[in-house]
Amino acid sequence: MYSETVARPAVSRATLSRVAADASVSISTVSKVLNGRMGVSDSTRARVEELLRDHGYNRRNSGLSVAPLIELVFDAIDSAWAIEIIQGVERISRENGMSVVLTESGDRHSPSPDWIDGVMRRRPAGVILVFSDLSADHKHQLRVRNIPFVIVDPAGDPAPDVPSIGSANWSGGYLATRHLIDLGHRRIATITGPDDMMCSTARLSGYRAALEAAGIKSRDDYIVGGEFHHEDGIVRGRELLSLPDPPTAIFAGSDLQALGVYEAARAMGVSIPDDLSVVGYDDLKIALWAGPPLTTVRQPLTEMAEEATRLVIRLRNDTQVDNLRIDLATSLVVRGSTAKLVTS
Amino acid sequence: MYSETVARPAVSRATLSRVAADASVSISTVSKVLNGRMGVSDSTRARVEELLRDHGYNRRNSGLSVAPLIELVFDAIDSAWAIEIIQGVERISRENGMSVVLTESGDRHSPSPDWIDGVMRRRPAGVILVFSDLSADHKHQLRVRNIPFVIVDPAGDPAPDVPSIGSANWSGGYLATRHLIDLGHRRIATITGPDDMMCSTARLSGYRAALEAAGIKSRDDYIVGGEFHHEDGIVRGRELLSLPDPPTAIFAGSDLQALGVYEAARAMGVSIPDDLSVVGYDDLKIALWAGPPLTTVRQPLTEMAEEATRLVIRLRNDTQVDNLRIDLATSLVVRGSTAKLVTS
DNA sequence: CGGGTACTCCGAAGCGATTCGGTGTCAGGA
DNA sequence: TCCTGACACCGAATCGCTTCGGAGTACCCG
Repeated sequence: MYSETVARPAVSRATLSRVAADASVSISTVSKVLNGRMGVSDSTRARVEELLRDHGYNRRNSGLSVAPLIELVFDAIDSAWAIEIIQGVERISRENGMSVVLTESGDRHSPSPDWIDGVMRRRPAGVILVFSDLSADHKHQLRVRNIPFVIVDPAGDPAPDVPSIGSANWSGGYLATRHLIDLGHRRIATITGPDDMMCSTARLSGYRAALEAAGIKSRDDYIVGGEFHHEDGIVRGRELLSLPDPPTAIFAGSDLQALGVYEAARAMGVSIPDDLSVVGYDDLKIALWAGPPLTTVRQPLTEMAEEATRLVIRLRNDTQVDNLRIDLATSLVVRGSTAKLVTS
Repeated sequence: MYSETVARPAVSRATLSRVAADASVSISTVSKVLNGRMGVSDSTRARVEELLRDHGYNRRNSGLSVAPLIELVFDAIDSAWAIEIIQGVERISRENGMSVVLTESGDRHSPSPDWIDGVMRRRPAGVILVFSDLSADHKHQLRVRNIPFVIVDPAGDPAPDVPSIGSANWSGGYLATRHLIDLGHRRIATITGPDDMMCSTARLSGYRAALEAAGIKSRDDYIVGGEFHHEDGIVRGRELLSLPDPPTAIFAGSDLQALGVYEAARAMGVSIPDDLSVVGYDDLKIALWAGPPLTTVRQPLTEMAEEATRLVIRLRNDTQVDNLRIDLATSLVVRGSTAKLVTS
C-alpha cells in the first residue's frame, strides 16, 4: 500500500539490508545504486531508488548524514545583482549553522553535469538556484537523496511542485509604467530582458497593461529586447533615442540597462530627466549612486534570498511545508531620473 | 622540524585505528572520545582529541581526506568589490575541480570561532582570506592539518611566511597623485581607507611621495580618512569641499568613495571635472558607468583572486613553492572625471 | 594485609557498507 | 548444438566503527 511507504515510522534506521529486502535484491546491488556504480539494470536501479527514497535512506547511520551546507548556484555571477542574493543566503545560512557553497553554472538552464556529482558527494542540506532551472534528471537525483531545492526568480515557468521564490514582476512593470504616465509621458519605450525568462515577460505584460489602462496604444518599435547588462542599455538606448519619433521615457529591464541608457543619453546630448525620464529595475545600490539617482522598481533581492534559504531549510527539517511558491512584493522608488513631461 | 608538519602526506584517510596507534590506545578508547562517552581519563581524552584534530579526522565516510573545496572568507561581502574576487576564485577553482565555500566573517581581523570548526569538519584543500587576517591559533590549526591559506590584500603586515597576494598600492597612490599634478593641480586632497590597513597606508605614502617629488607640501587638512564606502565619500567629500581653501582635486581611496564625492559635489553645485577632478581606486565596473566616467587606479581584482586561487592550489599540491608573496601591478585608467586645472 | 570499589582501558563481537570475484543468464555466431 | 562474451546480480571478505563484558590497577577501609 502507498500509505505504508509514506508513513514509515522512522523509529528504526533505514539500512541497506532493509531496502534490499524490500526490493528483493542483494545488499550489494543497493549499494551500487546508491553510489551510482554501473552493473545495475535500469529497471532495478529505478525500483531501488524509489525504495531508497521511500525509506528516507540517509547515508550511513542517522548521525551526521547531511553536511551543514547550502548549495547556491548562479547562472552567472556577473553583476551587483548577485551580491545582494549572496549576502542574503549567506546570512540566513550562517544563522542556521550552515555554510554556503557557491557555483557559477555558466548556463541559464541547467548546471553542468560535473556539478551534480559534486553535490552528491557533499550531501548538502539544500540547493538554491538563481535563475537556473534544473534538468529532470538532476531534479530526480536530488529528490532521491532527499535534498530539497528552491529556485529564486525562476527563468521559465517551473513545474508546480518546484518550490520557488519570485517577486511581483507584473506589478513592477505596471507601477513603473504607470508612474511615467502619471508624469505626463505618452511616448514610453521599454527595454526588456531575455524573452525566455518569465520575469521579463511578466514585466512587459505589466507595461502593456498600464499603457492600455491609460488608453495609450503600445508601439512595437518602442519595445526592444536584450540581456540585462549595461551594454544592452547603451545599444538599445541609442537605438530608441535615434528613432524619428523618440520616446520621452524609457523603462529599462534592470538598473544596469538603465545606466547604459544614461550613457547613451549622455553621448547623444540628451539630458536626464529633463529630456528623458528613465526607470530602472532592481534597486541595486548603484541606482542610488548614479547621477541623477535612478528611479527604479525595488525588487527585494536580499529578502528573496533570505526567504529562499529559510524555505529550503524548512523543506529539509519539516515533514510538511506550505507555501511552496512565494512572490514578494515590488515597489516603486522615485528618485531623480524621472520628471514631469514638459510639453514644448 | 618545521618541514615535518608541512609535509604530511595526507594520501590516506584518517581512521580510528590510525589515531589509536598514534595515541597508543585502543580503537575503542578513541571511539569513546569521539562520541563523548565516559570512561576515559582526562589526560587520555585530551591526547586523543589532539590527535584526532591533527589527523583531521572527519567523522566517517567522505573517502578522501581532503574535500575538493576552497574556503573563501570575506570580512564583509558588501560591495561590487567582492563580486570580482568571487568570480576569479570561483573560475579557477572550478577549472581545478574545486568548489567554493563562501563565508562572511563579519570581522576584519579574524573569522569567528565557529568558523574554524566548520573548516576542520570540511577539510578543504585551501583557504583564501580577503582582508581578514587569521589569529595565531587558527593559523596553527590550519598548518597542523596541512591546509594552506593565502591572504588577498592583507590588512596588516602579515608574517613573512604567510602567503599573500596584493597589489602595488604605493604605485597606485603615486600614479593617481602624479596624474593630478600633471594636470596642473596643486591643492590635491585624499580620502584614505582605514588606518590599520596596509593598502590604505601604502597608497597614502604614494600620494605623499608624489606631492613631495613635485615640491608640493602635503597638508594635514587635505588628508581625511574613513571606510571604503560610498557614505564616507559623501561625508568626507563634503568636508573637504567646505574647507575655506577647498581642494581642486580629490584622490579617493575607492571607487565607491569617489562616487560619494560625486554626490557631495552634485549637492554643493560643484561640477566634475570642471571644478573638481576626482580619481578613484579599484576600477570596478561602476567606475566606467558613472557620469562622468571615473578616472581610477585599476587594481586587478579578478586577477588577484585568480592568482590567489592558483597559489593555494600549488601550495596544496607541490612540496616546494616559490613566490609566496605576489604583488600585481596597478595602472591608471584615465576617463572623464579628471581635467586640466583651469586657473581663473 | 585482604577485600571491596571505582576507574580506566582493552578485546572481541557485531553491525552497516563497500568491494571483488564469481555465477547464472541470455544473445549471437560457428 | 555448443561456445563465447556481455551483463546483471549475488556472496563473502573486509573495513570502519560501536558496544559490551571483563581485565588490570589504584585506592580506601577494615
